[in-house]
Amino acid sequence: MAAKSKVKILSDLDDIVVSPKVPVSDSDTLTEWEALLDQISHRPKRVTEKKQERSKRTEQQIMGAALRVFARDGISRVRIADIAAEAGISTSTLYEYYKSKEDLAYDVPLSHLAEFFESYRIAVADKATAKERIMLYLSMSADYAREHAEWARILYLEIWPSVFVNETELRHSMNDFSRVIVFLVRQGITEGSISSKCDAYETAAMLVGSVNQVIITWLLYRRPRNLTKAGTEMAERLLSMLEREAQEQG
Amino acid sequence: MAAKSKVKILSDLDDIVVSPKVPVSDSDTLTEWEALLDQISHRPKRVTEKKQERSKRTEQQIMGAALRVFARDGISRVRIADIAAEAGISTSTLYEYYKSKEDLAYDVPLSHLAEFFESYRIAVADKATAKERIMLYLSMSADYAREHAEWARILYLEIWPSVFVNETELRHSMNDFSRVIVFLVRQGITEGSISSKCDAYETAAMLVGSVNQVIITWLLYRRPRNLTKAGTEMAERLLSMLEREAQEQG
DNA sequence: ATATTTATTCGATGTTTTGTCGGAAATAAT
DNA sequence: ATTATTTCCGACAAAACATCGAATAAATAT
Repeated sequence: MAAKSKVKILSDLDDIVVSPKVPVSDSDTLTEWEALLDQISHRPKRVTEKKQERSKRTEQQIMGAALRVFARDGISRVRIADIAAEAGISTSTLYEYYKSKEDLAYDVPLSHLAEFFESYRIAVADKATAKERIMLYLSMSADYAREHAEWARILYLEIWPSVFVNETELRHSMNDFSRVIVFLVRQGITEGSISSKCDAYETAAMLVGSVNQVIITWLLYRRPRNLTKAGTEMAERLLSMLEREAQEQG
Repeated sequence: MAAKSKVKILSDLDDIVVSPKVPVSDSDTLTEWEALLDQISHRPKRVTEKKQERSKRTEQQIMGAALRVFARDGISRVRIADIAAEAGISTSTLYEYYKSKEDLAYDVPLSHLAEFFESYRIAVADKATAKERIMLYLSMSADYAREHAEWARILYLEIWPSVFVNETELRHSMNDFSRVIVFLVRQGITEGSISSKCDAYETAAMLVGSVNQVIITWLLYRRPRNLTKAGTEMAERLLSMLEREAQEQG
């Protein structure tokens, strides 16, 4: 099994995908793969200094309202007052929680992203090969977008390709998304299911780009009808194409 | 040769990709392919009722300023006054040309998009096979993005996946981009270079998504270093993978 | 050439949205 | 019950968006 070597600093993944090298909890006994999963599902969350119970409620109300309103009207058209109204609080209260609309907009995707990584971590536990792991990752991405369409609209249609992500905390989480695929492509190369002739980043771009395109089309036009099926099919197709390519090229 | 049948209404392309069925100039003698190219490079432009020469200049100044400022700071952070200042005119003059920031933002991509389609139309004239045409299309996309990086930042990172594009004129042009690929994938299927087992839209999603991902990564991180090369390689790779797939499946 | 008409620009100003602040209301601690 | 702390909100200030009419420049008619 390829991924059982000891942990090392993931510096070679970090040239594009720069991320702070946080020390891992039980580092010495973890595989690289486990360390990566651990890292992505434990990004430090937004720390709120609020101390009362009702703040938690208010926070959730804001989050829910932001999710609905942003997804419905698009971030740029939404006014702070709209979200406050939807959340049933005053505008000034919202400012107690977020210092600007941009701040709020970038926090929305994070909420579910951590959840996605966590459920992937659990689901992938019994998968060993790169092929299986990639399949699961891509099909889960599509399925998660279908299940959380409002969130997905914000993430895929507004945030992901945004210029600003570069300047926010969110960037790390977005990069995590790609790092997983790059890692697994490398694993696939050592396992022989992916051609070593091609750059790992480019193969990763192909995988992520194709599935994202399917998700984006679904979000915009609800086509294909069944996103989960389409995402899975796309993933299967890509992986068998990659396998054929690897065989052909020895 | 597959594409030499007479023109018909492209209704089957239009379920996802809805577009007004404009009658084509010399319609009866055009192939479907030529008709499509004709259509995409003749989208009705923004009509300006301005009648003096200096308005042309002002218009260009606004366009240039918008391109630079939007690309540098991101649409949402830019104030109308910033663009007016960069263009060397007053804020109120800018409002004589565009009724809002959104209007202006959506007009920026259109300017170059028509140019891209036009240069593709010319370059593709002597290419007959789907494979050649797709190759050219994808590699030209990447190259055009490299050459017009400011424009590309706005288009790929801010406009393309936007929720609003659905509500603007721009939508037609964005859909044109995909229609070309879908058309060519269909041609590839009849020519046998693309598997008929798979849905044309999904194959198109793979092609467009992969190349876009490469472009987006370059725009955000300047990786890969050589975008033209990377785009071409990605296109070649995808097409040979598709060919292998088609052979395998008969 | 000059007057007249039309097109364009811009400063002044109104409107909307964003963001701040101090005190009221609610919660927790004594 | 009283006091201290946390949360919330109305009133206000600042910034950005948008409009309008007067002033300037260009085009046209005389």
